[in-house]
Amino acid sequence: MNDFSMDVPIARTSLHGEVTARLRDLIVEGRLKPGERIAELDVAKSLGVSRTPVREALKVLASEGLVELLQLRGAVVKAFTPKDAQDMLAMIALLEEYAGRAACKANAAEIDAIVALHERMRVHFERRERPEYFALNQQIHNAIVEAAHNSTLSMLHGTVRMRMRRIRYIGNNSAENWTAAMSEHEEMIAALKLRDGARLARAMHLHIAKTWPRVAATVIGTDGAV
Amino acid sequence: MNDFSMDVPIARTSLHGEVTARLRDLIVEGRLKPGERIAELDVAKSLGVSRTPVREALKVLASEGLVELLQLRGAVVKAFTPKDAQDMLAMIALLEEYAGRAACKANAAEIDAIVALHERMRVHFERRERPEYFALNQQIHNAIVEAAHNSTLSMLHGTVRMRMRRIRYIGNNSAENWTAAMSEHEEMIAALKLRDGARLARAMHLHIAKTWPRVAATVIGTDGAV
DNA sequence: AATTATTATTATGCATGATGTGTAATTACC
DNA sequence: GGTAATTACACATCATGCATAATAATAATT
Repeated sequence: MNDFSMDVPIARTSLHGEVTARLRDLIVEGRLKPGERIAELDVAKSLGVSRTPVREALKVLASEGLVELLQLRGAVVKAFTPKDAQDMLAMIALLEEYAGRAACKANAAEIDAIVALHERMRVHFERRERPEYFALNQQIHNAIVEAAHNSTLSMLHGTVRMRMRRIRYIGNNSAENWTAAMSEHEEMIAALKLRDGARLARAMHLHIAKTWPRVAATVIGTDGAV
Repeated sequence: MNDFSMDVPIARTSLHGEVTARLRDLIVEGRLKPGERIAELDVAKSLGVSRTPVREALKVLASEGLVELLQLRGAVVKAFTPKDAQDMLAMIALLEEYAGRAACKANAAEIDAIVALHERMRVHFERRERPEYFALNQQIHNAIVEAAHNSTLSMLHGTVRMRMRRIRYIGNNSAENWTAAMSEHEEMIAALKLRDGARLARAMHLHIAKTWPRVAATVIGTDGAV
């Protein structure tokens, strides 16, 4: 049989899926601010589509916890309190801790791939290339979660991470503790190389735990909303 | 055509919310079987609404992981493999373990409420009243999670528990190990009363871990799908 | 007879129209 | 002039219509 795919899947685009992705990005990247109202007609006009796919997208985003649906009054970008952010971090720590322990049982190829990502990240760290560093950072955390081979874990982790992404970005962005974050990663990878699940779990937990002070110092507004 | 009505007419605020809840119940309670196709028009006619709110409901259920949306071919109830079920249980164990540890720091009133639920459950256990026992069982697990006061934890737990509910029901239903499950609960409550977080966490982990054999013995079909 | 081609039917996806509710704006009244 | 009431507007919600893709059913060809 022939291979027609040529590595590029056909872009099976559905409008509601596209609209969902666009809105999600706008929220996650902070261009739509917490508390801001999302009028479906505005979105529809701005994207050149009808209200139907926009409505569907907003329902999905609501069930993802990114927006809040008010009865007959549309949608607003969900605002998080500092406590919410802490709670989310606690969950990420819990999930990644588990993932770390499980990832140490993955096969060599997968672990090598994670180590390779780490090496690339270190290069960007040394060159002080923040966006590239950040992208690889995300990839490493995700790769460790994926190496646990538990689709439910991946899903839960993805959900929480989505909500935290803007906060995490700012946290990782603040240069003061960049070095600390990098050395925490070194410890993680060292543990992974040794397949020391307990040590990796501990390292990941610590790494996440240190995120909150990094975040808190920079982003908390006057009203406490993030 | 399938009958989605469940004998109760629809009458409440926000049609899409109601439709979502109805379909969710049908799936969770197993009246819509894994792999079964959900045609929007059938649902709409059966519920006496238009296709619009049904479409929105299906999008939400898809993002909750209860149905799968196929490109231009509608929605099907998601089928889980035994591995999926095990993975979900591992996550429930992880989350409840954390919840147990945290719940031991809750105030006396909350802990007393959980203990009270347990006492009521024991009565139903002794009378061999399975539905009442099961309902209280669910309430206890949820109450412990709520006592952790972490809304993200509650959300994650709710998501996984939703998907597992049918499986759990069968697992708890099988009478052989009912006694064992009950005594596991006794251990949990003993730990909670003593505010021994580590012991409660251990007990909850063990309790969930023992669920899988209970489930596996009863529900796995020939094709391995749950 | 079996497989492919073609047609017909069904259902999904999106747009638009109708309706009612929430909100703002204007006016009336104290 | 300030507050309450009424009106007007905007917007969310749901229904419906139309176009197109998928599936089936039927015909045609090897």
